[in-house]
Amino acid sequence: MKIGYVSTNRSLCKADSTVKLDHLERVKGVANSNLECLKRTLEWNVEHDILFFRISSNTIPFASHPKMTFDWRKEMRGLLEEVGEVIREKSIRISMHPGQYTVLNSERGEVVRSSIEELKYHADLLDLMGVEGKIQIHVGSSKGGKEEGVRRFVENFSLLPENLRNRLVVENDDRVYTVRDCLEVWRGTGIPIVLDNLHHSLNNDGESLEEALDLVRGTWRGTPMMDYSSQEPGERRGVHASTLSETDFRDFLKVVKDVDVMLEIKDKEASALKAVRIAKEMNKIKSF
DNA sequence: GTGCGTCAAGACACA
DNA sequence: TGTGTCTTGACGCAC
Repeated sequence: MKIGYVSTNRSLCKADSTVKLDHLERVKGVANSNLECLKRTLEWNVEHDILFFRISSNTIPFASHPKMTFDWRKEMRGLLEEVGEVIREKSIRISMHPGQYTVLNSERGEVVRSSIEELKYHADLLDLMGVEGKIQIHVGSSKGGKEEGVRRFVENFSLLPENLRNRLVVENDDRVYTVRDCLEVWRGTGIPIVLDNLHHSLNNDGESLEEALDLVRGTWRGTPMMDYSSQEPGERRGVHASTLSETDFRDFLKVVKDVDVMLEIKDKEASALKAVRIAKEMNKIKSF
């Protein structure tokens, strides 16, 4: 089992800085600083037995934007290779997660086109690093019903270049598409399913978490990825916890096995350190 | 150094 | 048709 966290290490440096659109001239500097920080973060993570990481979509801000003129694929190549070397050498598992505006199955052609450009940026970034790594998105729109939404997803998936199709994975969401709906996507595309425990608790077809994990396991060739978070007490439903609840996480680890776990918790590396300690205590990962 | 108005983008519920 | 919410800050200007 590998444990990871999202985007940036708050105690180290910022790997997810961005700029505003009218300051695109700053992108090069920010991208450079993000990648330097990403490298430091990955090295820090390895020292702390954190071997799973979600790279920020902001790494190269506005990379897929039509106004972008900076040739990041060329200019950042050297640094991307350096980061990739760390990832390969230390066998770090990598994911990325484009935001809510990436809607592959939108009814609107221009939204689909810009979504594909955004996905290509993610795939190219990982290609240039020379690493494996999955790009995780939600099914998206449910206009016309879920069946229709899945149909559009499968149809648009076939438009994607191969280097992207091989990296795409789909995640159950907290409002519309359940794990079983994602299985329909898998049947049409063959892409694996990332199970999110909090979304599953809010939106499911009656399966326990353990049953849901059994369902998605068959969509992966190797170890499945899972997203883990817990509900922030007293907050609106779906709000991620500010820090890891040790009790909740122990209960979670009692149920799951043979998965890699991405923590979606606001205090990031602080919770990851706690999670690694707990997982070691429960013999879910070996101590070094 | 701090406060706060604003930020690229989609989808959907609701008035 | 317009507005608010999701989510979640963080940029960056004004002071």
